[in-house]
Amino acid sequence: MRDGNEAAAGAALLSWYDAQARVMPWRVGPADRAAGVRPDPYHVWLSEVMLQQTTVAAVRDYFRRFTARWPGVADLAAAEDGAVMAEWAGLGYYARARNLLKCARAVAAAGGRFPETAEGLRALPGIGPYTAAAVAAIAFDEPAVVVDGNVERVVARLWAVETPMPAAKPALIDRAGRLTPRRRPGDHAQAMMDLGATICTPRNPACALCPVSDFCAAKAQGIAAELPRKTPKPEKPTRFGLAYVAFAPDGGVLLERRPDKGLLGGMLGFPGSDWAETAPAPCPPLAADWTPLSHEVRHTFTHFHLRLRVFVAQTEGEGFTPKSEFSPAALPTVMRKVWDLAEAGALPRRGDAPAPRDI
DNA sequence: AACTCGTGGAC
DNA sequence: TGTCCAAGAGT
Repeated sequence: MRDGNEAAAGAALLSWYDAQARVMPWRVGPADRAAGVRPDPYHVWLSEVMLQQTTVAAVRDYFRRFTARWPGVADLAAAEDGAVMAEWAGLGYYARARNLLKCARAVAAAGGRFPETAEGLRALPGIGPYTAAAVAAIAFDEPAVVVDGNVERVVARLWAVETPMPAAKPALIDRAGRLTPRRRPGDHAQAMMDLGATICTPRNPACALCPVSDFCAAKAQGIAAELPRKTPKPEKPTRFGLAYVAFAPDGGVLLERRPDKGLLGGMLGFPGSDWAETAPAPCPPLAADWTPLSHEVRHTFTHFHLRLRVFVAQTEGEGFTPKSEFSPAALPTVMRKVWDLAEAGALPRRGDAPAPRDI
């Protein structure tokens, strides 16, 4: 990209965007947009929070379920914590769900309308620089500079920024700002992100299909696929833990709500040991005849691998969750894997078929 | 300023 | 298989 070409590149990008038909349930279609229909700020905010570090494909059904169950921010604000956490189960990064509720309640308490500027939005729980800018641009037409991972990559290539991440961030924000138009900033932001998601991809970018390839310095130098450069990540350690699944005669299950802070905070799970890099000591939640299962649960989090030994027992006790109130879908994925294994292991089985990989 | 925090898909 | 990666925020 050369100085002075920003407007031309931006126009090419927008016309490409207008020709796309990427259907997402939170977007206002081209016809409605042309008729002056604005996106619902609640929908924009909800989708942007769900999309933090999460793919469009993963978000789509969650967004539909949330909006069907809680059509407006006031409905969400009035929801019970457990209901929201259960609806979020499986989507990951559960602090987002806790902050989503805090934010909804703050907005509802302030009259039910979202702040209409990036600065105002930024003060709400769970809304950082990216989300504040995205909501302000898409819902309120503010020419805010929207910078996510896609934009960083697109901009790093357009200007052939070779500084490794994250040191390059300030320079990339500066470039993204030069490219942000005063008209249709929301569409511009979405166009940049769509371009990054579909054409200017991390590996094998489809430069032949790119609407701004003529402006791209990295393409001209033949280094598009190498940018943005980043420093190598440290290897993930493996941690070990124990999980105990107790079944009551009536089908009840022993579950616990995890503390609000930390890993899987606020979510349901099975009692068990801490997860450490050394072998955990047995710590059954109650006295019973615990049977160890032959397979273990494997799961990988952002920064460590986990291997869980699972124990099952048929027993009785206090505090079991009744069968009618338990849904495996309300569990975070690692706990759902424990459940799947325990449920199969608690049944008599022929032979000993190996469990699927990573379970 | 690093570190923590999930998950599923693409290669 | 494992690694990388995604529309980041909070601490």
